Amino acid sequence: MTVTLRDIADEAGVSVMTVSNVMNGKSARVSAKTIERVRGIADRLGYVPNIAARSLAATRSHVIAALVPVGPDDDLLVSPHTVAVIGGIERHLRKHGYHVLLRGIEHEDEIAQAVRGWSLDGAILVEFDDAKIDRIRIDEVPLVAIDSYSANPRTVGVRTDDHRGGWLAGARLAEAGHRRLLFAGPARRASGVVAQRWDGFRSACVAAGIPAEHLVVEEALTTFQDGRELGQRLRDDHPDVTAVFATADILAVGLMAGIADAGGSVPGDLSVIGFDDLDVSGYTTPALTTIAQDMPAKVAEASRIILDEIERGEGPRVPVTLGVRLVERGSVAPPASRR
Amino acid sequence: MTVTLRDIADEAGVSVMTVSNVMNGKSARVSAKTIERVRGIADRLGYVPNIAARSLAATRSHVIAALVPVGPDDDLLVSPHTVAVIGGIERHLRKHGYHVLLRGIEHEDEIAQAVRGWSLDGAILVEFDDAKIDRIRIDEVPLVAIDSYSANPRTVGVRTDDHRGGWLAGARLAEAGHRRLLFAGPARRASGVVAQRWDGFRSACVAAGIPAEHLVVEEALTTFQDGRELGQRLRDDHPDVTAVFATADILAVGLMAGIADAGGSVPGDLSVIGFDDLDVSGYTTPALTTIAQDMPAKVAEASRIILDEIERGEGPRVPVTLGVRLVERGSVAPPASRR
DNA sequence: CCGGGTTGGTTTAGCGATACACCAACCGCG
DNA sequence: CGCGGTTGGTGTATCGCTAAACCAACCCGG
Repeated sequence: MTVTLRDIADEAGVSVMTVSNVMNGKSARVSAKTIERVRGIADRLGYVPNIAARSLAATRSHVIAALVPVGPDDDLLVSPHTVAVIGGIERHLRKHGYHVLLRGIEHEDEIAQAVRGWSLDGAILVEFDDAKIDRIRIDEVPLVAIDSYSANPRTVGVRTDDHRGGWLAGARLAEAGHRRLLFAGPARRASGVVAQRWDGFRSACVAAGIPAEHLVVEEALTTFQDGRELGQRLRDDHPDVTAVFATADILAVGLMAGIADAGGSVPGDLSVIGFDDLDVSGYTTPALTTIAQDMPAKVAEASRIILDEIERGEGPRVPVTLGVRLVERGSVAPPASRR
Repeated sequence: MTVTLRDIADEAGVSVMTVSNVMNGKSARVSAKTIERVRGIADRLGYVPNIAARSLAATRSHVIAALVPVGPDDDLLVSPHTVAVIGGIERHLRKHGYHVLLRGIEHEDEIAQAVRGWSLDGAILVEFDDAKIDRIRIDEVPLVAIDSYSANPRTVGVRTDDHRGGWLAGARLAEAGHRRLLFAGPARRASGVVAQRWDGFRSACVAAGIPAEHLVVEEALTTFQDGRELGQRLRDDHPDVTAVFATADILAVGLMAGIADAGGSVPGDLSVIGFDDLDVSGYTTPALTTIAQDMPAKVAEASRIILDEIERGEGPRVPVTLGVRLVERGSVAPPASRR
């Protein structure tokens, strides 16, 4: 049933190697006439190369893994942001003739297992904590880490300019006149991304003359629901705060809902600024003012880097940082006087 | 560098086959003592089986593809719903020792290519149009089609009870007193899912005594933005309509934003009911009343079916339909008198 | 003490492709 | 005419693993 190189070779009266050469475009070794004949037969028979056989025999597998951290139990790739990344990567790599293995990683050891078990040509690590990236000891293939600030020389980081993003958020809120600010996000220590956003945010606030002790932090927040709960208890827990920088739009969206639950209004009582510029962020009430990442560029860069390294050997392994911009919508306003 | 069965065999002083048997749990052929010794050596050496070699030699590859339709140019897996499906499937299959190949499909021929090129053990087709499913001619592996109503006997459909979902939506709006309704969604003819929702909706309306000519349809709508644009022109285009059933929450969310853009209010001027119950649907203003699908069950069923067919041979190939329920939130109210 | 069934392995033969080395013509040319 | 260099191939040895068949002990009942 399945058509192999040998079938084509027999029919064309040439050797298997010649067919292989034709199929791989090594035209130097084969005459134009032969190429044409072999191609024709292959098409007619409906030849499809066997990926497993090719990986086994060749030095390259044409398989690149997209690795995503997951919890041991039920987690998957929930965040809309993660998703867009995976989708974009799949498309880029497919266009270049590579296949994408999608794999949730519970423990870092599984990364090495995947690399070796599949003879991967490379792997893209999506949104792993820096600490995990730090621990990686894999030299045999290129590794691109999206949203990583790890200094591990075995990986190349591709990320947005989170520091500047944080700065823009802080500056925007300060400029609107806010003096008591809340920074809400995942744990800063685990994630370089969040640490950068915090640092940029803090710097902007300080530069605007806001004393450091006017900055409050709420950490370990990652979901819509976390944001909502924060919003509900915001007035009680932080009565002075007049503006919140949420380091992810899902958090910000949840937050706005929570504030509404508690009878507050945005931006009347509280200003909110997010980060990511998800699709949905333009559809809330009010629409969310946020820091936009250039997602398409991020996946394009990650794909380009890994393909370059695979096909042209060692690149310079220099991290890439992409621009951000403030998207002004309706969730930031000057502070009301609060009791 | 890479540890093979032969390395272990040499060190243990047994044949390669014995090691292979140990690794695959064929304990019938090997003594407990040998098993233990081989296991120990394998662990110590850090053995990782080579997937390509195994697929090539064995009759099974342990690879299952998640196939997603994409446009030729830039599309990827954007819909939050699609995403949740892929993520869930990855987890289920991984837990059972399978690997997931993620692949965008531009043309149906690529499905057969993927199946044969990878010697896939099976494939899950995510949200393909029924017409494409109809055209599939692949018998060698189990194919599960998520959200399909195709009668193609080569595939097993797993879907939500879209008809009942549509009915619930129609009944809810009718019960609230609406008489002029708009049905908004993707093209009904391409998608069995949408066709079912429409049919259920229409039946409920008719059963509630709403004349068929009071039902208006807007088709070919799929994105947040499509929804928004509809919302913006709703009053002008359909001045009589007091309630909308949007067949996807992203549409409904966009719609509410569009209505607000045009100065309308939900549910004061217009009631809106969605379908899917996305995360975000609880965070809009007002929160969206919608028909919830049981997504976890959907991916669990799809995974279970394909694994059953792979491991226990031909199952009965009977489609599975999962329940829906109405989630009452704040976007439906009785109609206001409109001029 | 012999025939037949376990138990615990081993041997042989690929799966379908590629890498690498080798080779037969032919060609131009001093 | 003999030699080196292209052009257009071919043969063979793997890659790492598994299916299937085979085999040597041992065990046990009659």
